[in-house]
Amino acid sequence: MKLQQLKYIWEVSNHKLNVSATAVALFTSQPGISKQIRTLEDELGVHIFQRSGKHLVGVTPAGREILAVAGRILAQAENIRRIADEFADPRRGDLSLATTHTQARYALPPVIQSFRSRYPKVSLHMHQGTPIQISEMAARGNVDFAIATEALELFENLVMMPCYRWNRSVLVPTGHPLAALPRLTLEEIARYPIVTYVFGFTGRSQLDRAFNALNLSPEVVFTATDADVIKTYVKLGLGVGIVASMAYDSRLDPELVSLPANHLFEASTTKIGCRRGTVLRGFMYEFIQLFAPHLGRDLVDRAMQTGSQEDLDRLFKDIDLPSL
Amino acid sequence: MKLQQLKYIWEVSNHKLNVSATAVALFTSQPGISKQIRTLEDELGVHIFQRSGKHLVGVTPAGREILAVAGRILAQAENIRRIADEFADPRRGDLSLATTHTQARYALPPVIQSFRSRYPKVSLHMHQGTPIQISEMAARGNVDFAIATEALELFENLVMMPCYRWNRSVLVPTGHPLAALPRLTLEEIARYPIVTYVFGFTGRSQLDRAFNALNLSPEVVFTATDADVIKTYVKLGLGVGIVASMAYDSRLDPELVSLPANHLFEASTTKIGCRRGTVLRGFMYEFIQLFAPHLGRDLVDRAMQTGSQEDLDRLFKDIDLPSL
DNA sequence: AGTCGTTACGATGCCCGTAAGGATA
DNA sequence: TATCCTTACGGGCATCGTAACGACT
Repeated sequence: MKLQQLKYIWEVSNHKLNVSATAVALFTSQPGISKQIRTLEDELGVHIFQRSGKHLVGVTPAGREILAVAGRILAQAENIRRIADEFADPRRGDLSLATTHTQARYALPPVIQSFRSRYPKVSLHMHQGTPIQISEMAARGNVDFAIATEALELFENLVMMPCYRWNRSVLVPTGHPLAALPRLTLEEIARYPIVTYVFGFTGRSQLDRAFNALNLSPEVVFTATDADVIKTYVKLGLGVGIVASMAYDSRLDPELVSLPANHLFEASTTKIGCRRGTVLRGFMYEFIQLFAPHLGRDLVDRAMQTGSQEDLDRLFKDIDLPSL
Repeated sequence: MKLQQLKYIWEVSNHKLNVSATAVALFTSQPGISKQIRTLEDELGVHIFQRSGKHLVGVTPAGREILAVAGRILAQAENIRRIADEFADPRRGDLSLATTHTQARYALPPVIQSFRSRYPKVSLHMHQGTPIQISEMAARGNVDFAIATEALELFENLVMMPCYRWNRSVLVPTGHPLAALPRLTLEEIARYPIVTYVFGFTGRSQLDRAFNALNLSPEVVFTATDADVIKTYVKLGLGVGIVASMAYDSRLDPELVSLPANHLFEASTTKIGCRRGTVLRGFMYEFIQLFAPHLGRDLVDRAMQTGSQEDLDRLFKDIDLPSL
């Protein structure tokens, strides 16, 4: 048994059982992977993959258990590299994170800036995607951190820590009737066409829930994955925008009026998540704390050592979060 | 990084940093190990071992952390082999256990016998040693199980599960004055020379505690690690024997009288322990349950998943144990 | 017909074991 | 002086990549 063989079966299982595609991703030849997998299966005396003729079509029961352990082994091999890197030079390394447009555009810039000034020799790699993709990348270990508001709870081996709470603002062109109201209500908003996030993004589900609770079904005429696009179409008069409050900047959007809507929607919580069982570099702890000051190193360590979602909830129950 | 390199650093650190001795133990050459360790250190960019000239004299801080992770990786590699073996043939395999003479001679024979009849194709390997040695072997993964009454709690990564409670009997030659007493007391016993276990064996500490509580200091004239030897010298008239009750058999020891001493000493608990994080074969679960019927598979699984001694204590708090 | 995994084969490179060298206790 | 790790070197073996083959969709 060799680490490379474990890596091969792990990667193949994460590439939809397509050995050729895996070979491309790993910059090696397809027969090489095929051979190693077969050698491993011979050594262990069990098949890991189900074959239909010459195609891999599934994972055997034994393979499922073996792959689970192999994943842990590979993660810990990565941990060894990190430990070594940390001792070799604590100020140098890589930090990769996956996040949504909202975070990347509005919440992260100051964090990144001060992180870079403190760790100029750490390379930063930011990936964008849907909350599902983001969580998946973190759960698989493709990135160190996932930062998002939704979908992080879907992966069991993701330790997610609450960072800050935020709410929404209603954006309208200057002179819009809604801006003249003494007090904004959901009923009033629902009378206008809505422009907001695509489902699954940036707390969209909580938004829908608020309207549904009052039996309102506003006409959502346009959805996008990011606030910049949404604002553009609000400016065009397509409808009333509902976006995360941090996406509005009076200097950048002079032709829009922001109406706070904290009283209309339940607040959302943005979380940072990383894979359970990973060793974090020193600068990773600092990055977390720059983003969420209440997440100090010892609290993060305790969170990483929890075994389940329930333990996590218990740990963070009494922590009060900053609000943006 | 290769599994073999991790194995080498792990084994060297477990052989008092003596590469030559490690090479002998692993049936390979000493320069081979040296080379691989150096290659790994080069790849990681940190030293794992401290060198004084050409001698390994210690482990670096980085090495300590790396070795801890390496140990976990190797244990999980072993888990993969076990999973494969289990699927290949659940009825074939190896079961190794380390235990004391007392267990091997008196508690285990019926268990082994019925286990063998159920799993004739499983090879059994029994090691004997002091409780400390036993625990160490299990903690290092040299054996699957440790069975003993003492010292199992000293190793943090050992999951120990209580199996049964037992107490002591006083053995005297027929016609001894103690046998004539209506009720045995510690004071009476203390008037005679004592023959019992060496310290650290088979609940010896609890025995001493009982005498000390009454400010008695009996003269212990002979100690041995096993009851067979103790009984032999009691028969020679060296003194009064105090042994675990299960060590007396009226058919085998007709020239001795057994006086129950349950009311004089606190009961001891024999435990079975295995390394935290190991996958157990199906027949291993059955072995445990043959030895301790209350330890069913799901209870054992829950015990294996505990993270600390306290969790374990909580888990077994309400279980009532059989008494021998 | 195209995609995909297996087999065959030659070359590179790695690992192992023996032998010699140098440092330490 | 004896033990122990490192370096050097040669043989053997595994791995890798190219190319051809066979199977499934």
